Amino acid sequence: MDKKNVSMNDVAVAAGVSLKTVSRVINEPDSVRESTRDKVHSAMEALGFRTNFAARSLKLGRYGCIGVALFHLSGGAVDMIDGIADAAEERGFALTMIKKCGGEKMTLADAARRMSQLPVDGMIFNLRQMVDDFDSFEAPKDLKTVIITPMEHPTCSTVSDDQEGGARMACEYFLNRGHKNVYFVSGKEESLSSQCRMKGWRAALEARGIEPPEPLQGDWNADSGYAAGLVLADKPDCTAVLAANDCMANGVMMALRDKGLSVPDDVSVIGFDDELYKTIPNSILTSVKFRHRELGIRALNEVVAGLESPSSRSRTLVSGVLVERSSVKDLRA
Amino acid sequence: MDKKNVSMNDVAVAAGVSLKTVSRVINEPDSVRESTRDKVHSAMEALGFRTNFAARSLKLGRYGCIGVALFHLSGGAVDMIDGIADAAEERGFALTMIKKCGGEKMTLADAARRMSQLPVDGMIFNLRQMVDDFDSFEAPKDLKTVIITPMEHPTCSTVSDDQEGGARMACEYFLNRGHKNVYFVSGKEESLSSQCRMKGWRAALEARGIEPPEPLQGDWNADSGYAAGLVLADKPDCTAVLAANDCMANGVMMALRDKGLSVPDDVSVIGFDDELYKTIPNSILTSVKFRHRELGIRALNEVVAGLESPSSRSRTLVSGVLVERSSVKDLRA
DNA sequence: TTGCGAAATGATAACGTTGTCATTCCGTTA
DNA sequence: TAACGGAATGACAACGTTATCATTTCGCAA
Repeated sequence: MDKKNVSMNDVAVAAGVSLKTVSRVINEPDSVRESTRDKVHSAMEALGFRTNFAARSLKLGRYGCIGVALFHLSGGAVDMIDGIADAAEERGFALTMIKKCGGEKMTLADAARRMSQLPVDGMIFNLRQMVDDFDSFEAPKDLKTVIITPMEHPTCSTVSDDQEGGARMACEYFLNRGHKNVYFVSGKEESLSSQCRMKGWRAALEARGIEPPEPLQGDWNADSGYAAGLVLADKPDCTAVLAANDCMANGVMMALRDKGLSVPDDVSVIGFDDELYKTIPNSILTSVKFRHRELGIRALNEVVAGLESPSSRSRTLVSGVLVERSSVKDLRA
Repeated sequence: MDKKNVSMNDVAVAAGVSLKTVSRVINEPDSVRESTRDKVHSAMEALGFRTNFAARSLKLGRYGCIGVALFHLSGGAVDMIDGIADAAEERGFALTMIKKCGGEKMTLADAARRMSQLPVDGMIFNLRQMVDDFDSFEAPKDLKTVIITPMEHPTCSTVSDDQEGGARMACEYFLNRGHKNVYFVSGKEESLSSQCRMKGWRAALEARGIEPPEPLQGDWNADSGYAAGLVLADKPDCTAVLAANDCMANGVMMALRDKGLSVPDDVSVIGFDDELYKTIPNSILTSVKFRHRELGIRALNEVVAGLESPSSRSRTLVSGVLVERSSVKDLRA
């Protein structure tokens, strides 16, 4: 009985006006007389009319949607998505998401191809690991593309946390307080975050002419931090440890304690992400916090800003913040 | 110089074939001769043709997209989104996401209205708090709608973790091991998860004729658990504590220890979400884990299954799993 | 060669909007 | 009353696909 789709034409007929008038009621209501507007509104109501997205965007030549390719979903991703979604909402865009996941090797080109068949005016790639075609990738010329990644890209705009800067900041915090060296516990090897944090740590030490000690390999979880802590506890010159995340930092601290060492009196520790307080009461861990939400907002704004000039290119770094607690001892005191 | 959009017509002209043949090359390649196919493919390549989503879906009458309204983004959300995204990918759908967030009161009706103007064949509402129009809401008749919520809905399909069952399971685990009572530490008051977990705890006790003690109010974070733990440590009859999440459970355990009590020898503890092991080395906490990823998969499958019959209605509960560690003592031994 | 049937291709009409331009309406002024 | 002008409305084409149905092409048997 019900016609499947109610079109503007159906509404027009029901209201006794022309197709174009219905269109006007929707898009420029002020240009139509109030009495007419009411007729049309009641007709729409009665028929259950909803504007057809496909027809509208076909005519308009744009969708009002920004594509987001997730690739890999990790911890901070919720906040980032939250930021992207909020910023999109604010600017009147919806998000079109794909994941392009799976065991097979994934490439930017594949993601771009898939994306460009979907309703998107621009796109954001959330890239947290390396991909084969990173450097050779070229985005569609008419589709603004922003990549969330710590690496620089030859042609696309990129947005990233300043992971390297955050690590440097943490190291300098140690060094400025009289520590002569800083040990490092890394995250999973393939993670770009971990790599960047390590790079920043190295750079900060070398800038002061300090030879960086061999980093300890972790896997983000507390147990790997604990293992690293047991090793570090035996190194007499170890007064400062930078762990690539809070969970491992906590593992390190527990190991040190189990070995009879005190934090911060014997060894100082800094982590990343500032999330330990959620899990540990009265947490003392000083930590470098990245503003993932802000990151998402910036990425989305960058896309929207570039919609008109997709070939423009920029690089945005969102700085981290050092959240001070009491896990670092000032040796100069 | 470049024409903004390359259409199938342009390709057809370039390849010296008809429009329809180009269409066939894309949609039913076997029905066109190989030599023709090659001509068309080269023309597409040369011109940089990409099929126009709007035109395609206008003609087909469907989008190949499932809408996801996030409302509120919380912890387990990443895994759920991950599940939704993977299941969508597998079935050839993309996701259209909006957040419908913000300080203002949000309603299902608003979300549905916004959604139905977007490219969606069906939709998923991720509802973790109560909304005013929950019971009165009616989904568009032609758009399959699935709500992720622990509450039953009069007309829409719903999918949920079995939070109540999980809590009951944990309680019975205590009771079956000789505990005479179970104390409860809740999460934030407005959270439906917390409410359901509390309900399950109550039900399990009452089923055995035990009067549930006054629940302790927490806020999901460790500090609130710690505060609750200090209170519980003074109750001589408290041998078992169920905390609404792992972070608070950890807070409880730390407080008990600080008060000279041992877990599990003096007091047994169970948490929710099984995530403490990430942060605490050698974690002993037994915990009820919900399969958020599975939840997302089910929700998506439910939508897709109902695309043809949007008015069908079902209720899916995804059971939790009790991950046993050593934080519960068997009093019968 | 011719004729035939199947395979390959093409002409044309939709799908439901918005933009362009023409037309009608209505109140105001001469 | 007639003429005017701006506001309100309408007719029609276009956006880029896919579906229907007609037409052409081709290989093969007669």
